[in-house]
Amino acid sequence: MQVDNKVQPTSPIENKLEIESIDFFVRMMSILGLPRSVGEIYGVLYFAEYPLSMDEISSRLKISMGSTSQGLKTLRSLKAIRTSYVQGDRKDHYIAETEFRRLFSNFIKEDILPHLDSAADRISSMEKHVIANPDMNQEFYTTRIEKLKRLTKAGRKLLPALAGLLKI
Amino acid sequence: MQVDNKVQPTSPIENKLEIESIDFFVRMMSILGLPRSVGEIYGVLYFAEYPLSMDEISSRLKISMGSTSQGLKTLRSLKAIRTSYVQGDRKDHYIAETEFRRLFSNFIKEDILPHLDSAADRISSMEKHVIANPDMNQEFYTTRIEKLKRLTKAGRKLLPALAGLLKI
DNA sequence: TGCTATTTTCATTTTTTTTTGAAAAGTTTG
DNA sequence: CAAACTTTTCAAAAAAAAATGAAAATAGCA
Repeated sequence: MQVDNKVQPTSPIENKLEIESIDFFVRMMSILGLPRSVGEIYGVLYFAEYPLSMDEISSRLKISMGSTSQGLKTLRSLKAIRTSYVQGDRKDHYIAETEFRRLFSNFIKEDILPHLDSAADRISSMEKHVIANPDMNQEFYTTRIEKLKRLTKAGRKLLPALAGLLKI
Repeated sequence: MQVDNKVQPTSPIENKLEIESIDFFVRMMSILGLPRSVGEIYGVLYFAEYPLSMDEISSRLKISMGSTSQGLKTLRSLKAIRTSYVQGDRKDHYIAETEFRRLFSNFIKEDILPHLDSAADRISSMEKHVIANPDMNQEFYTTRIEKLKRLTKAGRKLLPALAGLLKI
């Protein structure tokens, strides 16, 4: 047996708020380089008073189930949302995680640190080239490489610490 | 009269280093959401032992003058490069600015803070909606809006401070 | 287990971003 | 100041990223 499945109607005022929320998070997520749909979904969930299912989200936003599924996957991997069991409905339902500290911390771990790791590899390869070739202007090149090392080292330390500084 | 205008030939080793530098900065800049060509140009300049002209850059990278001009413009606006006068050549010549601290500080000022400003506007508009409508679940909505305020406030404080923490 | 509801995947389409290239604008110097 | 050189601009093309939609996979229930 199926429970009432219609999209919950929101009042015009709540709807206006929702639109602003979506706009807000679309911008925020775009700073982080995340696609529009991810911001839209989080925006809807952030001001939802009860957990929403995938098709509620997709029909409120008028985006496809495919996009919605992808977007939810991204948000899940960032731990920006979580699922919540809703009695009598077999669909999954989602709630926004509103602790931004954790959200950022996960973003840094997932989307930034891996880049810094591959950067480190690149740098040691540069080093080998320079050391292996005494003809090169050693001072110039080693100084520049040193700077890159310090940059990535600082990034690796600073960025994870950043989330901790967010008193939110 | 024109001085020798040929592209300075780089040794195969220097070339290998240049390729790695380009790769490195293309990745770095892409974290910051900057286009490929911007990373490439900075990558070439970072390990250049003397100032390079626009067409040296464009021919080393095999990208169009248009792209090169655009990329240099972006890098200039971030103060990631500066021009340097070269005797007997009327072209502009560019040098990489290697103080990453300043580079970041400019990036934050230019590309991040403006977003936070528009975010602040959006938030006050949300607030007005909620206050003007006593029917809404005031506690729920004001709590969520409060969080957004704290988030943007923290961002505005923390991000500019971040560059200062970079001991590079 | 088999049936149905729900979610995910992924080839294709659409949209957005970036690059190109040529014309326009701007500079320098003889 | 005009001719040659250099840089910028911007419409069009190309490339990259994101969304769609339908088929496949998965999960829940009788």
